Amino acid sequence: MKKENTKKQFLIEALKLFAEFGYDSVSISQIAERVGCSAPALYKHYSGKQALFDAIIELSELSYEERMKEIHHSFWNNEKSDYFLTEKGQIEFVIKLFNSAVSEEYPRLFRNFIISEKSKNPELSKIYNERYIFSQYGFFEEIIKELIARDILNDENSEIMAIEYASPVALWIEACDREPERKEEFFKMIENHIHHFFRVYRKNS
Amino acid sequence: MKKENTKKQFLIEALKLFAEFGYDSVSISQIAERVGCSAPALYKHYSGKQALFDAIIELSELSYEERMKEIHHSFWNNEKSDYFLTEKGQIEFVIKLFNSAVSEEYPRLFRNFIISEKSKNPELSKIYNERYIFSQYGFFEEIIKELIARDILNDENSEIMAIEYASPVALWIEACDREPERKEEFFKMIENHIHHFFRVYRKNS
DNA sequence: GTCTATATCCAGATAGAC
DNA sequence: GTCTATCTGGATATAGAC
Repeated sequence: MKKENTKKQFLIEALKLFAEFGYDSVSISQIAERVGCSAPALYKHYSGKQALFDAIIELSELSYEERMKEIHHSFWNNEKSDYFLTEKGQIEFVIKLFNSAVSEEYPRLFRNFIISEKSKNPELSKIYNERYIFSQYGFFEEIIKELIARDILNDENSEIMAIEYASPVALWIEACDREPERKEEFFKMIENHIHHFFRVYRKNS
Repeated sequence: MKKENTKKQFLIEALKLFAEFGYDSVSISQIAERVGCSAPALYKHYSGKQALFDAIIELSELSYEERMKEIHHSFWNNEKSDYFLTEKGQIEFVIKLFNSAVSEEYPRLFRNFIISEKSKNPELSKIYNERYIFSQYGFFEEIIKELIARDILNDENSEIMAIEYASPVALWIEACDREPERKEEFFKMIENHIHHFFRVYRKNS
């Protein structure tokens, strides 16, 4: 019982410390101290510090996929789906998405871990761009296509519209990771941005 | 003669290594090796590793201000200024700006240094957001105001227009720092983005 | 101003008692 | 499975010769 717990605790505390200070700046003793045991205990669960690093990457993959599924579901299979396809609903949905991205512990930790450890594993750079930029464009393009299909927005190039819609949000998530105390300011900016977007593209036939 | 040279070389090589691997991952011996002398030589020029870090931050401030002045000048006091205030000119100007940001050595190094050392100095987080996000909005808002004044673009909210105009570019600079091999792809995206922006906002009276 | 030699410290990792 | 004790390597930094 306790063995599995310790193994997971090592992973979690390592993730927290690596995300904040970076892999090389964190010692095994520091991690062990937070877990509440001694450094050599690590080696009963992982072959070394590097194995801890690899385990975090693997966990981040699972965590990301699960989160994306949830977000997709919460948008498309929700009693509020029709509401979400209005200006007001979009403002609410995107601000909720933004807030959970910057406020929930694990999404924030994985994002900071991946962005800060790119020199240890160049693959992480590609993962970051794919997850936090390009796949966001895909997600929002679907929404915009539906808004066009419903005659709510003008039938412009949905790919570019998605880029213009999602880019500020993606940028502000990174900015809010650096300055979390400005969160409310970013909420307001998102609201203005979406309001403006709908005003420019709204179908008035 | 040689003393000043060595001092500057230490700074430059430290910046390169810190930007790529992070402060804690780089040893003084590594820096000294690149400079072409032994580690203790550092202490004749700087009081220690931390002093090197501080000197880089100070230099980055000077470098940034000089660069911003040059960019401002190259836009507003240029024989091509009128041309830059057209769709085609904007595409050329912004792509040139993007290309120099991601391709020139020192802007890239300072950006990566500042973004990666935020845990060593929390002030760097604010500096990053101010320099690479918020001041960009200000710069492009001036351009958009001029485009509106010249009756080239519709008189919409210039602040939000600047946010929508500049955010993708700022985001793609970060993305291109992570995947420089995709540079040409980002050029094309910028072209499409600006073309679309002008089509949506162009005054057709 | 740069070197070699060295002091001091702390990291990751292993051995062996319990 | 966790501990204490320990090995080994490499880090920052200093001392003192040239």
